[in-house]
Amino acid sequence: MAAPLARDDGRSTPERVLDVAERLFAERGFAGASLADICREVGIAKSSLLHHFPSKRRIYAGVLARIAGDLEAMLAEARQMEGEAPARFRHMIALHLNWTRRRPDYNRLMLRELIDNADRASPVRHWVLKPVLDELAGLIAEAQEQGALGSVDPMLFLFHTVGGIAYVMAARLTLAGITGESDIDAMVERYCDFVIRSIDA
Amino acid sequence: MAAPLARDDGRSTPERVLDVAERLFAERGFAGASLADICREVGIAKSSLLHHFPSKRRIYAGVLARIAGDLEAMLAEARQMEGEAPARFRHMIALHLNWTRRRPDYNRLMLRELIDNADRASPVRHWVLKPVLDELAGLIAEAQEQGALGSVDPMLFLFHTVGGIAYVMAARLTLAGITGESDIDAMVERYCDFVIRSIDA
DNA sequence: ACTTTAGTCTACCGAACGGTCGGTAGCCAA
DNA sequence: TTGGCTACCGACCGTTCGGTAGACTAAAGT
Repeated sequence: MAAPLARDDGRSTPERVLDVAERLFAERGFAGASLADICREVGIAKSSLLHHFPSKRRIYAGVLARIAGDLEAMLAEARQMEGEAPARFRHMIALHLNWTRRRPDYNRLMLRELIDNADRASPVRHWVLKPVLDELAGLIAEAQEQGALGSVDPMLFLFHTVGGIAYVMAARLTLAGITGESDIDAMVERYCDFVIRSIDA
Repeated sequence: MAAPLARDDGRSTPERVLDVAERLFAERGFAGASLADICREVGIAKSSLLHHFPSKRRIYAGVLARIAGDLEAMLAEARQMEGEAPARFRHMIALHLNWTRRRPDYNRLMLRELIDNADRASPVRHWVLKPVLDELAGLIAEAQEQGALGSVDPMLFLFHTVGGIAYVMAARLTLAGITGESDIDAMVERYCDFVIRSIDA
């Protein structure tokens, strides 16, 4: 059992740890998810867990790093776009919408990160997300010069839009419960259309 | 020491407990804030704390109840409005903006509540907030009949707007750090103007 | 055949967790 | 003055927390 340490399902133990940790951290937050919980679900002993990751914080960091990688991949895809600023921004938001749809745990985790680090400067937010945010804000500023998107600070507009998306996606089950909607996917689809359309205007 | 049990600062011990607990729960979440933390800041023994509140969950419930009361007061004020639906909705959002500005901890706590209860039905959200949400959604539907606010499900529009506000307000320090803005209040002011204006259109 | 190495285990650690217990000081009405 | 009540306390409870020590297993390298 040397390098890739394959398991029954083909995923290595560290990968399976990150899978479980990601879900539990998203559901309960950092303090609310314990190492014992993670071990139980992965099916290994606590010392085995700490053989792969030296501490709980490092597990959490591993989860965030994986999300950052995923985000980076999405951004790389987005960079290949062409066209005017408004259309490119709209495309970026569409990609982001699909990202949060595909990865609801990522969305929840990022929302938690924001709240937990609301007052101290978060390193992860700062160094991983900042280039993405600056790029998007630049796109907004460009679109605003062409008379679109109103006249707020681009970063405020960006946070308001992305925040609305994160909130709705996180609350989609609650939302469905309130409105009595049974087809959640259809509801989300309608919401995505609305967001894209509202950027058009 | 019979009824109101006044202390040096004029606030009763249970009130001071709720003050501290509110801040700590907002900052660190339910699992992240311990009874010992609360005791230390209030300046009483743990057994004294549990004399006033039978359990940690009850302290949390007390905090939520106080927020619900505050929200209810805001709503009562809002009900006295007159005029057309769009203007009344705009006024409601303006009140909400000021509420989150005045009570940043409330905003953070409600955001946490949303994430923590994203998959199970939250009693508090359901029974305290639902009438408010329905009322606001009704206002949006009325405004939409007059051709305003686009054509999404009112509840989706509401969540998107309120979510954007919650997100920006929670992230306002991070935002200021990213943009290099030093006058946070001015930035928030500009943001509020933008939100109100975007409802006008 | 022998050593190394990665992965896993059981057993254990001190600290912190939420919560209970028995008791005390001060007040107020009977 | 005494009995009941409220606010408060230190000591303590069992459990869980994140983390460590050391032994065992099996495969890979030589």
